[in-house]
Amino acid sequence: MSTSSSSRTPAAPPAPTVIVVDDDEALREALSSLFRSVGLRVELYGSAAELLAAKPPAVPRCLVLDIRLPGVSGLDFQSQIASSPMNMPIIFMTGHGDIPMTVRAMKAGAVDFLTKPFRDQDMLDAVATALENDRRQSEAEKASTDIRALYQSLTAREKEVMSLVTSGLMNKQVAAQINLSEITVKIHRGHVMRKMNAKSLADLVRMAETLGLGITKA
Amino acid sequence: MSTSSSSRTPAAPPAPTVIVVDDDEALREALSSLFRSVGLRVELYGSAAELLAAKPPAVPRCLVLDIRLPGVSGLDFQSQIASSPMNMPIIFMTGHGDIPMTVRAMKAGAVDFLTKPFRDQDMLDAVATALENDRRQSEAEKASTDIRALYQSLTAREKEVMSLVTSGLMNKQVAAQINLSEITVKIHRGHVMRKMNAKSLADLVRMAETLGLGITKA
DNA sequence: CCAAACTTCATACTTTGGTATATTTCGTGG
DNA sequence: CCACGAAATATACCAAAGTATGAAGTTTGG
Repeated sequence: MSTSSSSRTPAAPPAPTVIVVDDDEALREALSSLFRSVGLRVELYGSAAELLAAKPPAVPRCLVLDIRLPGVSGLDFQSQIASSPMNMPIIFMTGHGDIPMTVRAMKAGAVDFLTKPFRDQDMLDAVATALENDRRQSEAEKASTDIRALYQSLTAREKEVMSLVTSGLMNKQVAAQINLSEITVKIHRGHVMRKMNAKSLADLVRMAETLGLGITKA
Repeated sequence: MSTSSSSRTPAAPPAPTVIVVDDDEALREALSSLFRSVGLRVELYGSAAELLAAKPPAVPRCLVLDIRLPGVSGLDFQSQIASSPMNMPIIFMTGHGDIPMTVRAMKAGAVDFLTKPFRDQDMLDAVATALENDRRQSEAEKASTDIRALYQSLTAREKEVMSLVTSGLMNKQVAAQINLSEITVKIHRGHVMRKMNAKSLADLVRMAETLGLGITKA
């Protein structure tokens, strides 16, 4: 067993994980050995279905899979996973792939596309890049999600005022725009600042940017 | 004031251009015909050197080239062009390419990688995507460049004040931070607003974002 | 060396921004 | 029915931002 002596600390070490999906057990074991040799956690699956049944590991993580899988095609699996909470960077391996396949995979965001046999170092480099991408992506996503949650706690009026205020209008201009008195705008504005947990207008403007506010023209 | 009104058209027609580089004249002509048939401008070159000697056309434009070129490799040419003012989206064609080559090209940002023979529609789709990318990219770049120019017109003090103000500090806090009186900060701040042509603080904050201010390490 | 630009600060004043305290209206859900 | 939150508004007041005028020391390029 030899599980680590980690306790339930709030700031747990990230533990980067590589998920390998391949129907060739020998290759799975070889990759597992390779990844573990550089200190990475590894999960092995023989098919896409097995992976989907499991629960996704914590970030950072990435997927290493063969284009040719039992059941689903690797490319179909890629688009399938991209629009799921399992979404993570993918590195493809192939024994007999072709160029159109490669192009499609790369266009869909694959980190790399390695032809067997590949050099260990190439795989490790690809995995390092993938894990770093996943870390960044997940970080940005979390920040965005948090802000979006705060934003949803605003009332319709407050959202409206936030949009106009962060677009650079003065309180009196906002008031004129939506036919309110200036004092009412001030109150809504105050509520927005508190609810959004913004410490300054600059803060609020940045949040509005993240939310994509102001670009709501139709 | 001798010229009439027709000569001063601020919104000139974009005229999308496709630049084809291939040593096979027959293919060049075929592509030229294809692109012109859908209303695109076309420039033809037999080698990378010829293209580099010419002056880049106005946006939107894109490059269609064979991986195997006389002289330079298509991939080398790609990285060469990426770090030049000629930078534009690239679509590769290949008669006998391999997967590692494809991966390298796509990683370096190629829009597509077509194997000969390809369908006309595939090429046209790729070109349409490339032109749209170029338009967006060039638009974003121009906005960024303009703001950067304004920013460079600021004095050292003004840049400093802008950074602190857009990070959300009040004038008095900025003053304390850099050991000035509040009134002096107000003056610098006013100069910043005028020089940056910002109509509001929200405006200035967005410019600071574009400039990457606030992430000033070391 | 001198003019021009940069930097600093003060005083005085106006405009915005922000908060607090009330009051009124309206609609929803217990 | 009533409590409660949302919305709107007013009055009053204080804090912060912005502008104008004046002035003096420092840098810098021609």
